Amino acid sequence: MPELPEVETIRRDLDKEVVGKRIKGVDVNGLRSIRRYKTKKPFITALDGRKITAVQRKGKYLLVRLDKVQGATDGNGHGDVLVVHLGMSGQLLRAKGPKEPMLKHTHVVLTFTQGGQLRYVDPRTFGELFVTTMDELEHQVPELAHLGFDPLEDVMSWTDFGEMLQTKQTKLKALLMDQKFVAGIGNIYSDEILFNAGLRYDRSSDSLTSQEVRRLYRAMIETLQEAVKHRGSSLADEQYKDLFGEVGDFQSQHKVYDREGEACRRCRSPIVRVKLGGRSTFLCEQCQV
DNA sequence: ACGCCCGCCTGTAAGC
DNA sequence: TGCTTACAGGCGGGCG
Repeated sequence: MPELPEVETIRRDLDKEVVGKRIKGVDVNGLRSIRRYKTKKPFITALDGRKITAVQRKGKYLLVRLDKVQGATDGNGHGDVLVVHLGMSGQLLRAKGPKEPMLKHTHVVLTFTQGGQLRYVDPRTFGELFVTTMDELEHQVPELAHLGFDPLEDVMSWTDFGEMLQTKQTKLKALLMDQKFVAGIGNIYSDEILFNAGLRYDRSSDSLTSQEVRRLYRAMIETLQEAVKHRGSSLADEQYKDLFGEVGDFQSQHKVYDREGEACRRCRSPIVRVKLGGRSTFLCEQCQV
């Protein structure tokens, strides 16, 4: 569900809301959301008593940094980062305290010393949480180590981007969604980026002119930046909510995603939906070549 | 190397 | 009013 703009919105909320707070209690319901562990205990002890010092984002991953434990060494289970991936339906929600009604599918609850809570809610349970060290993160957690560049964090020239495109012979949409190539883009934003670049989803990555490379690079940055300004996209089911339970606003700006049959905002011809790999792709056949 | 399919889950909406 | 099917922001693995 959440892609880079949604995860970045939550990151900024967490930055304001939980950084500086100390965890005084950890409740876990079941092992599904912490499936790297055989029991709850190591996960709970890795978090209990720790203070949150910063929240970073790598692609769609949230990295909740924890303060050092006095005298601890790596390997004692005292990791220094809580990694959160929201999967399709994961939400991080702030609660003022334990009295607030617990939503169905609440899997993890962190209670802070000041009394507030951070709750992890995830109906489809594709998301996960685990604690590790920053060192393991870089070298031993493969899905994070192999992440591609972050389009909003990592500076790159569009000519470098063009050279990366040239080394692949993949359809543009598949490549934009490949986390090992570029981190954070999923089904919604790949469609929006490709419309804004005026390119079809099935163009081969090595077929672009230099002008098209530049358009694609600009569209990628600008679309994601704009989506962050609008606090992400919430579709009809409103599964994406920010830390305060508020929906995003960017869906009203979508040019193609979830607009099948509606008029293209640029040329007025109907937006088309095609299936690929079981996933929906939306495009304007006139504006995208 | 690439593209397509499946499975992992639950919830909702559409179709009959 | 059911019941069944399709589909949903992700991702990894397997197969051709």
